[in-house]
Amino acid sequence: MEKTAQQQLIRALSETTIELIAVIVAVNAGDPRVLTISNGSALPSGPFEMVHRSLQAGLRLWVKEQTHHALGYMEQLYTFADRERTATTQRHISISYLGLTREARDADGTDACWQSWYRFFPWEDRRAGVPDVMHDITAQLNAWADAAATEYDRSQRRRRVMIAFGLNGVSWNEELALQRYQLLWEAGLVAETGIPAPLITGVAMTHDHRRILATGITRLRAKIKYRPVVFELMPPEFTFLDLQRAVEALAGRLLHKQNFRRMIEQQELIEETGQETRGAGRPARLFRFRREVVDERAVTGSKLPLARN
Amino acid sequence: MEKTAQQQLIRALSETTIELIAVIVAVNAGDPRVLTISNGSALPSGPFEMVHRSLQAGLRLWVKEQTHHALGYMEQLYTFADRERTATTQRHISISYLGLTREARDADGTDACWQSWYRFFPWEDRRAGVPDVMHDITAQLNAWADAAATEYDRSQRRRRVMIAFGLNGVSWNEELALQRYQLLWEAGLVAETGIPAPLITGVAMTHDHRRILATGITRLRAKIKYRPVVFELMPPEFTFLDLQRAVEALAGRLLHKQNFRRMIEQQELIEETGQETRGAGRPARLFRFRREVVDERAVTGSKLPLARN
DNA sequence: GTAATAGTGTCTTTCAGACAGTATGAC
DNA sequence: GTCATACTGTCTGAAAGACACTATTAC
Repeated sequence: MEKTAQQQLIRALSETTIELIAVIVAVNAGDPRVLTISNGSALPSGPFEMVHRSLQAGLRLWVKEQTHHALGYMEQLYTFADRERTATTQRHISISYLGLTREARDADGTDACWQSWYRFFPWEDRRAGVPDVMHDITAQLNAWADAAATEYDRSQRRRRVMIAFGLNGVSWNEELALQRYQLLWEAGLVAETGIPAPLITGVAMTHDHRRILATGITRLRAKIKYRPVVFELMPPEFTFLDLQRAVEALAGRLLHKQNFRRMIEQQELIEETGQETRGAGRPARLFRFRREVVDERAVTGSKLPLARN
Repeated sequence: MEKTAQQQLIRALSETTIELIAVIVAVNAGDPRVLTISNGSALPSGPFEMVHRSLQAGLRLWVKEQTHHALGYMEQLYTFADRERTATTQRHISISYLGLTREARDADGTDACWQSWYRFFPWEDRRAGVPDVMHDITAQLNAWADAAATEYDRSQRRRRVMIAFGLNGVSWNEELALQRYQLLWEAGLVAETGIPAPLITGVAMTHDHRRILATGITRLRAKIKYRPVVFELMPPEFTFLDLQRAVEALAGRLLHKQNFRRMIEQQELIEETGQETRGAGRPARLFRFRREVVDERAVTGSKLPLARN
């Protein structure tokens, strides 16, 4: 009798659990990489517990335990609460964070490993031109749009597809990564662990981890444009081209060399070390990040037309 | 015996509670306003419960119950977890949202009311020039900076104050509202309910509600620059000047009239209704928001220098 | 020399910022 | 007419975008 009451109590009180999830990004050899566990099928994560001093501290502990990897820069991504995420009436709240580091060798004694993020989102890499997957994707998305019930819905779907994937003269916008994933999900075109799909579009992950990764990609692609966060991913010394390759890796697009240089130079964020690289071709000068300059004077984006006052 | 075990269980399992907090903004008569309860000392909030379909849905219910006010646009702001927020070992997780609406008359039968947000942050309104509070604030902040232990700390503090408050030739950046509040908090210059401070800088709120409001202000001030969210705050028909006044209210700064017009026009987000206002002076044309144009083709901010491919 | 990669000079177009002007109503 | 507010035309200078060219190494 008392036993059942206790069990009911447990159920009533433990229905909501809080989980911390990490999207840890590095750039290595021109590839943006994400730290995964379980053979590349999940992001590092774990419950938020009373021992944790804060959300960030808790996450750092979990990542360290699961991947033997210490973290630098972190920022909060998003908080998800989805009843549908589990089959029972249990509810999960997931608080996700985006972390930036430099890639260390895969940690021993764990199942952690770095994966190119384009493994999960092959359509997001346009550095070598429009990837082949896009043929299948557009065909299937068009079919999905045409299958809507009303004419209004059909045109709405076509419109969304057009904008998200840059079709019919709309230009590609790398920041729409999350929207693209969302669209493919709605159209039933992405398989996740336990959920099949007719078209194989990228490698699956557990639960909504791939969605969270897409959220991280979108955030990072937006952020590199107005805050000097790329440097968190660079070694202490690097050439101009190294830096460009890193940004290109994240954005999934090629950049204009001279204009990229000019952009970086006028921000005065880097300084020469005096050293040079050596190898095939002309040696390149090495630079280092001037971390001391990063006061919070954001390179505030498109501005309002202020009056002189 | 069983009783104690049960109590322990309750305590063990209920240590973490989840709270939803809303920053609801409207603009009225040139003032940005925030929806408050308890005589302007708190933001609408309530626990996240199993009946709630989602975080957003739960928040909408709480706001409706506490303020009799239905909401339109909403987005997630931030998730806070702070052990220090309560005196016990209990832990609160607060998930905050930013909502935009038009102001309705204060709801009857509740203690809800709209407050100008500059009531809580008087230093954030620069439309009529630099407000008087700034004299006291800079004096006190300088004193705080000088009181640091080491010369390094002193210079760091001075630097932060300079940038956040736009002193010594640094220009004012309205998006740093949260940083400014944070700085004043660190310096012990903002009083909150139960926490006194030597300098009265704006009206206090319970817990960290004022901090959450500052987060909302910062988010909104950044967002109006690259997404057409102002229109959520406008009546169905409005003049160009109405629109400008609304943006000015949010930004806390005056804008350049002609350039503002040009900016809005080239975005093609509004259309004439054919109607005009009447009153003193030349009648102004009325416009309406073309909601159908708001596909997610963000006016993406400062761009990367893309290659032609 | 050639191949390969690093780095510079400068032209053009676009657009933000600022100027000063004209238009249309109430009285 | 005056006063008050709404609206327009256009100059200027600073960047964004694009062009082609020169420099320094390994072999």
